[in-house]
Amino acid sequence: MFSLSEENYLKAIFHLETAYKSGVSTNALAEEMQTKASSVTDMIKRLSDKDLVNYKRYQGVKLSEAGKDAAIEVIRKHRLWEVFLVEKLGFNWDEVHEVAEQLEHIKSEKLTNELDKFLEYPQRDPHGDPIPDAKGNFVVANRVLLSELKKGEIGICVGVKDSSAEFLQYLDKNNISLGKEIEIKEKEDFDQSMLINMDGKELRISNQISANLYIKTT
Amino acid sequence: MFSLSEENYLKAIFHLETAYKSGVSTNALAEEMQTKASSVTDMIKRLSDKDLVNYKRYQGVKLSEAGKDAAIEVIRKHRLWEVFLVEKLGFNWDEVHEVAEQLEHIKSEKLTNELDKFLEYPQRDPHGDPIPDAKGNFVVANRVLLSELKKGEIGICVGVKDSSAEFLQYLDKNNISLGKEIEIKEKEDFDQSMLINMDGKELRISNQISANLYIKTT
DNA sequence: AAATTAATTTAGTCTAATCTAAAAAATTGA
DNA sequence: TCAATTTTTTAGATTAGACTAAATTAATTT
Repeated sequence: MFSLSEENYLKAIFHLETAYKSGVSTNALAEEMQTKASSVTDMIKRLSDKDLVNYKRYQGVKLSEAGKDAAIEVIRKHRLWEVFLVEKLGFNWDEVHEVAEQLEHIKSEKLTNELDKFLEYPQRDPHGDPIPDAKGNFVVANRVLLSELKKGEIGICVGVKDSSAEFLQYLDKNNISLGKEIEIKEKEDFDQSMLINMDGKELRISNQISANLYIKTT
Repeated sequence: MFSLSEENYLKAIFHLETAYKSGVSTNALAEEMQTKASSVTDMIKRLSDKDLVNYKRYQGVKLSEAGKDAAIEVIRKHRLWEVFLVEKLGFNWDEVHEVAEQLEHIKSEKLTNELDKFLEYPQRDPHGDPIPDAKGNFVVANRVLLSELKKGEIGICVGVKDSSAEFLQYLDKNNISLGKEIEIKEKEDFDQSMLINMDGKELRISNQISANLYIKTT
C-alpha cells in the first residue's frame, strides 16, 4: 500500500509523462507538486526503492509498470468520484476537484468497483477525461484543441484541458459545455483569437480559452 | 482543521465519555486507540493546546465544547457513509466499518450535507446507531441490552453494541437483524444464556450475544 | 575548451506522530 | 502509615515528509 504523498507523486508523474516522453525532470515535478526540487529528489528515491519508478541521478524519472498501475488506479478513483459528485450529489463541474483529490485515496477495491457499477460504468468524467476500467484500460482520447482548428471547421466540445474552477466558471458564464457544436467563423492571425458560432450565436474567444478546450471534429 | 490522528482521538474520547463520565483515563484511551499510554499523553497535550479537551495531569480528559462538536461531525460522516455503502452500493453491514473509517475524514461540508440529502436524511446507520444532523443533534437511543430483559418480556431488535464483522456474521447466520421481534422464553440463572423466540422459531443464545444486542421493549 | 548558468543532489534541520525505557505520582492494602 | 503496585508522565529515539542552504553535475555560451 502507498502513502497519500506517494500516490500524489505517482499521479503527477503519470500526467507529466505525456508531455515529457523521455523522463520527467525533477524541476517539472517540483513545479507540478508545488514543492521544492530537494523534496522531489527525496521522494523519487523512496519511489525508486519501491520499484515504482526508474531513476538515475540527473536523468529524470519514468514510471515502472507497477508505478503506472498504481497511478491509473488513483486516477480511476478520482474520476469516478467526480462523476458521483456531479451525477448523484448535484455538484457543479467546477466544485468537484478538491473533494475528489481526497476521495481518490480511499483504499477499498470493493468500494471502487461498486461505485463504478452504481454509476453504470461511466466512460468519462465531468471534464471529458476518460475513466480507466477495473483492469486499468481506458479509451485514448480522439480529440484536438480548439486552437488547432482553422476557419470554417466545425467540431463538438468534448473536454477541457484546464479544469480549474476559474476556467470552468468562464465556460458556464458563456454557456459552453460538453456536447456543444462549435463552428469557427473567423480566426485572427495576430493573437489567435476566434469568432465562433455556438447555439446560433456568435462569440469571440481568446487563444487562452481555445487552447484549453478539446474538440472532436465531425 | 484537524489531522486524521487528532480526529480519531476525539472520536475515541467521545465514545469513552459515556462510560467514564468523570473523565477518560490515559490507559483507557490507549486501549481504545490500540497504542501506548505515552503516545496518548503526547496527543492529549496537543489536543489540550488546541482547546479541544480539558486536561490536568493524572486527571483524565474530557472533551471541550469545540472538541465535542468536532467528534460529532466525524461520527456524523462515518454513519452517513455507512448508510451509503449499504443502501446504495450493496455492502453488507459487516463490511462497512473499515471503509467508513477512511471516508469519515474527508473534509467538505458540502459533500456531507449533500450526501445526507441524497440518502434522504437517515436517522440511523446500518447498526442502529443514531446519525447526528448538520447541527450536531441526534436522538438519544431509547433502548436496553437484550441481556437486561427477563423471561416473558418481548422487544424489537434495534441495534448492536459490538459491530465487529465476526459478531455481525453470527447474527446473519442466525437470521437476527434489526426490526426483528424477540421474546424471551427462558433465561438460565447460571450463565445468563437465553432461549428466545424469533420468527416463530426457538434459538438459544449466550450472554455474550445478548449483551451486544440492543432491544426496544414494546 | 573554459567559463558561466541552470538543474539536481546532498547535508542538515524541522514537525507530527509514534515508540521504549525510566521516572514520578497516585492509589491500595497490610 | 508506609511499602507495594498501578497509572501516568517524561526523556530520548525513530520515521515520513518537508524545508533551506550549500555543493555538485550537466548544459550552454563565448
